[in-house]
Amino acid sequence: MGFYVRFSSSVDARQVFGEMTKRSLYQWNTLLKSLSRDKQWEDVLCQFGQMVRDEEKPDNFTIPVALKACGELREVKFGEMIHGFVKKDVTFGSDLYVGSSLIYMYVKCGRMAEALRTFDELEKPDLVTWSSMVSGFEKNGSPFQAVEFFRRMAMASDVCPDRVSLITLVSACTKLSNSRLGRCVHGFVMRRGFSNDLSLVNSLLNCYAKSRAFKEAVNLFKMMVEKDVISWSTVIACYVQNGAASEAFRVFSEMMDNGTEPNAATMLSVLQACAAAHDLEQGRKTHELAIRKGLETEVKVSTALVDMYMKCFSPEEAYAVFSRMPKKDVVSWVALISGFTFNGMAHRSIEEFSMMLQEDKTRPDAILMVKVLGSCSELGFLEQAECFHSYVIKFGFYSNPFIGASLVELYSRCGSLGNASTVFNEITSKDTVVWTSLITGYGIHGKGTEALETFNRMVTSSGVKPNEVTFLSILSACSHTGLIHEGLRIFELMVNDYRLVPNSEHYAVLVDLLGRVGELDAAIEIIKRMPFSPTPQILGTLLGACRIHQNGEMAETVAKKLFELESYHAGYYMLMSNMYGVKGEWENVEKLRNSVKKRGIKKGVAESLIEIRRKVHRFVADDDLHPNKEPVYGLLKELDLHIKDLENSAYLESEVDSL
DNA sequence: GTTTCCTAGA
Repeated sequence: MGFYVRFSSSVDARQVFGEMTKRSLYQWNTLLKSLSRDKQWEDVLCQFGQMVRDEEKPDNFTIPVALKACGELREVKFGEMIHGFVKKDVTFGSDLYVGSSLIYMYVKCGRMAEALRTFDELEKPDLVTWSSMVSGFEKNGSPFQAVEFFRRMAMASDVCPDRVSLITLVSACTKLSNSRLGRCVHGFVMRRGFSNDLSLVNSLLNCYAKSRAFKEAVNLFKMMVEKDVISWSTVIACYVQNGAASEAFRVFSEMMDNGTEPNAATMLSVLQACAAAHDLEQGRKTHELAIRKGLETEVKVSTALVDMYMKCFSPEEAYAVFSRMPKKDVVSWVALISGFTFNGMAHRSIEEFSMMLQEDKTRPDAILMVKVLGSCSELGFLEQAECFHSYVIKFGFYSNPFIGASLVELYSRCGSLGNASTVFNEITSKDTVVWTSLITGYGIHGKGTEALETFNRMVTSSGVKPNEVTFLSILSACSHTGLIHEGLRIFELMVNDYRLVPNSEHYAVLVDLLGRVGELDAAIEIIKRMPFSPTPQILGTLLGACRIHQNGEMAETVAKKLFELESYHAGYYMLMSNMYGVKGEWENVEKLRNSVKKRGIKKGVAESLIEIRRKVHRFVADDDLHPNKEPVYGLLKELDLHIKDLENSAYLESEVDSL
């Protein structure tokens, strides 16, 4: 029977085939090809199964299609069966299409050992099979081996790198965050005349963008004659990651003017820019655009929307988007749960997590667990912490170093340093983060000696190097315990021995350290010698020190500078106001208070949480909640003037249900 | 008639 139909879609194909009684091998292959083109992977495997049951023997056109489906569905068992079938028939042995499809299937299923064995069994690998291996290493978290494999391939005399293998190589350079290597490949690309290949240039652009070669990325983008939506999106993401949200917006509008249609990835980057800038208005506009372009319902876009609204301090809008989502994945839940905690609503995070387990049946992954442990840590709810701890063990997350560090932090925040150090001791491979968590734990509980002891153990006998965060923790532990000399010694150690560059936070702690013991002049000397101008945080710390040591003159100078820099932080106004209050300068207090009111500055809500009989009770301290209350400064004469105490002067209790 | 590649939540 002469039979030939060009199918417009797989639906037509199945209709036609449904009516036929006996199919030829060619017809089977046409059907499978058509289904695979429409990414109907389940159907591909179903029909493949049917084909085998009909005793039609798959050939070297059928096998790659079926293997591709196995890879996409991560059906390694099915894939292995096909591999067994292939092995039995010698005619497949030398077929490179079959070979590369087998490698692809193992790669997709994360089985690099099997992929490598399959590759080694090939008589004469070609460019595609070599590239599949390079790609496999790159995709499965071994970018170094990917580069190594590429090198082996380039040395084999019979294959010559093409555009696809170069794109894969550049991806590996990106994962290694190695722009120098990227630059070498870039040179090779130019010499080989590939410089007009858009995908290849895009991958180079992305490599520069992701490996801290900001200038190179921007230059390359400017030089590009042809740009597509990927080029634009990559460069927008690059600006966002380098903290230049406004530039990102600028490039985005340029892209729109240019007539390039944004896609889901573009929206992700723009929404990230809105989130980074906490720009709710821009975020809402972008949301509207996403709806107009029909991109709102894509899981990643709606997840980015949830994240954006959360970071723009609008948890209600975030939740509205979340509840409308037709499909949710773990990442969406991460955005929701971490978002609530970000907005000071950690109890909602825990509620949503339990909701997820009960109703959504989404399996948590390690990242989500880190977030949940973080939420619990905000609540300081020990009972709940112990529950999550057993959950972590039960679901096999215990070996993850991020989880280990989070548990250590969680127990210390709950005040259970014993449990924290037990967890710490049980972690087999302790990395910098894990060590730092324990040091931080001791630090926040004022156990400076233990923090120091742990720090010393880390630097002398662990083989793990402290990083900037570790130093920040140990410095602040010293500061809180008044270990001045030790703190200064550690600061020197950081700069001289470890060659780490202190940032503004390190300097703030150093200023705090000196300020606490009244070494105000030394603190000012440090500030003067810093390689950058003082941040509001540093000045705020100095102002706090001035208040403790009642140095009004210096306080006024500092405060003036501070208010120029950051006029929206109520805390500093309170500090200054308290200083005036102490000296009875009520006129100045009044003046300051009025300027606060005029600028619409609101003091943040202070909260305390305590655990009583397995329930967490929430205390919100906020005098703004009582409009008829007398002005706070009226009370100052009688009250002790600690700002902390002031913030805790009015309580409003609300109960947080334990889970 | 088939196989490998460029943007994306710690």
